[in-house]
Amino acid sequence: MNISISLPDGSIREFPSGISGAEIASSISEGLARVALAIEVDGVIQDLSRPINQSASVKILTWNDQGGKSTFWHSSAHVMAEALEALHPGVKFGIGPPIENGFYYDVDLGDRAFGEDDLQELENKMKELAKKDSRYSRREVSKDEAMRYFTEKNDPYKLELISELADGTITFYEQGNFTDLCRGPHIPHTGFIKAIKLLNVAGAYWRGNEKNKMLTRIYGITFPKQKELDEYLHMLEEAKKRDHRKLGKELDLFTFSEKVGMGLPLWLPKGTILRERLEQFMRRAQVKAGYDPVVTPHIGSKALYVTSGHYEKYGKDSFQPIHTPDENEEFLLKPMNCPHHCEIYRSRPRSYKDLPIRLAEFGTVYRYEQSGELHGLTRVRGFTQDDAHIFCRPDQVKDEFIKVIDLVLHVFKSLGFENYTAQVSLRDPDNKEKYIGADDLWDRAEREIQEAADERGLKTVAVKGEAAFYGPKLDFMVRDALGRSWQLGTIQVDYQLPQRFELEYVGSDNQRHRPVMIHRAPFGSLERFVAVLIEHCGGNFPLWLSPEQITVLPISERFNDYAHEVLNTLKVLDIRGFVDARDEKIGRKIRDAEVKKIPYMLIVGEKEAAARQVSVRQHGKGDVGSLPLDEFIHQFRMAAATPDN
RNA sequence: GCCGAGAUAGCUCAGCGGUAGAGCAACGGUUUCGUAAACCGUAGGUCGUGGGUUCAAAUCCCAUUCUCGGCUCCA
Repeated sequence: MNISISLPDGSIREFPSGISGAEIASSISEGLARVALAIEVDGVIQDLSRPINQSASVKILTWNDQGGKSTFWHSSAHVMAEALEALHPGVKFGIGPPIENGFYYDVDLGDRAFGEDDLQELENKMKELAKKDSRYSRREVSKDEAMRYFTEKNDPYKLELISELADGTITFYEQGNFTDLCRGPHIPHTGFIKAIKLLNVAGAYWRGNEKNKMLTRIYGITFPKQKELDEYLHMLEEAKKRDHRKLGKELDLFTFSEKVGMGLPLWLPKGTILRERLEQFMRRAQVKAGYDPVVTPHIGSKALYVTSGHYEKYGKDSFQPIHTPDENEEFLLKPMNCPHHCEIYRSRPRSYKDLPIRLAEFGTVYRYEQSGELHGLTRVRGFTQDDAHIFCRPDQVKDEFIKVIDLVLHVFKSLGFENYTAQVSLRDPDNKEKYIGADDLWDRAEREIQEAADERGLKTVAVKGEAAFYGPKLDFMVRDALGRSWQLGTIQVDYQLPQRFELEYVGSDNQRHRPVMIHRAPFGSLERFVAVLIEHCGGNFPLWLSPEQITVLPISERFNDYAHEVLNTLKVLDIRGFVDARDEKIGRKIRDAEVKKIPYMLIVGEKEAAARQVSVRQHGKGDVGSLPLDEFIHQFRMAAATPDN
């Protein structure tokens, strides 16, 4: 009996039933067969060796396919497990999946500490095992047999996994001396794995639960060619150069002090300029969008947060209350601005005609993040949100939400963020006690967010369990230089706080109604935004943000006067810069300015002073020629304009 | 908070039981220079902090603070 196999190019071929993926690959070309790693059959990836018994559309997967890569890495995790077992008999295995770049395996090594030194040994063992070209063989086993095998092996983690599987769906994979509970699929044999690098060791809770035992997680990556590994490692090195913590130090943007306290950034003068430029940009955009700026204090009485519900939720894990001579008085450092803004709303009666009211504040807040969580500027304990709260009628929610999306997109576009993902963060339906508020309000808010995003044509990913405890969110996620994802902009619909604060407005029916609240922060926080911006542009900021836009470089001491004259002319026009009057040769001054990533270098000597010109050199581009100072100013101001609001 | 790694001059790092080192930066001098590093010299550290072992500790041990990689968390 024959079956029809349709290939990605649209062609359909007849094969006898039971043909394997490997055989199909061979029939297409020997070259393809040599690099084939797995096969996708009607969208499901499986081993090349498995027979195909019915007509299907298939795709042979190679290293160039994401599915091929993940199969390759998954198989590599098994080689690592085999090596671990060879070196450390009795090791117990958790799970070992492929990830975006490489793979890991969670293992329990008992009391034995596994450090960086052990990695090299393990890596060598893996190379040795990979060279054996061991085939991966798949075997279907009964639940009983599976339980027996791992009981004998004394691996409680695998037993736990098996206990949750249905009989008849369990498969083992075996290569060399290693057998693992595994759904597969795998590559044909270990010989494909030519280049191996174990990257790091970390702790990870079994099944991601803090209450479970912590296992040792070993991360690695493998490639079919050594050259590709070398390129990958080089890429990692390059990415590290963009790390905002490194550039923040090199460019004098921010620092931390053990004495001030961990996670509390100190903004240096240059970083402050950057930050203030961004603030001004946002202020203008918000004025245009109908926001009213407000200012509120950095502390609030405990009662404020009891009302908001934040005290109950975070009180014991936060900075503790500030006490006063009056022992009945307690204040909290504000961890968010919403309660203060609610009180502003409440300060007088509101009419439906007043709505929406949009209160905006660059509010500095303090949150006691777990010590191990702190990370440069992206996760800190004191930070400033570009916060605003929109109080509107229920019928205005969607429209307001869409306006906020437009504002966020405007910000991202102005700063060149193109690779963001829009995530609709929903409640975890299996864990409702984490959240406050009635089901129907949640359903409504979740629906409205999705509708607003759809209406603006946003491609969204819905993620359950990521909502705030009081409502669902639309989050804009951007990756840092090393591929870690951070949340920047956020928009949240909230039906809870208006209720808790008993916010009201008088409708056209002369009845009292409850407004809806939208929390939003397009940057998220200035700290995190600056961090991601630094990595995004590698420290080469857009001209309008650059802390130092120009530097004037006199050829020798004799032209210092003219250099200062040039600088003064520029300063009057709010152009930021300085004269490098050091007793150094021009080559040196240029080098230093290039290293500091200053966008424009104005070189002045005999000729320039005589003709009132400047010789312009652009960062990364080199000499772009001389021109009259007036002409330079004109061109510069065009180039340095703040993005149009 | 948990697992692992680390902390030496302003910065980047070497030294890993026998009286603290380099490069760059800083400071002084020479030089006055045309598009990515002039030359000579000087100064700078109780080796994160506190204990312990030792004739002797940057080096070994314990504790602690902070940093880094993950995990958990993220109002």
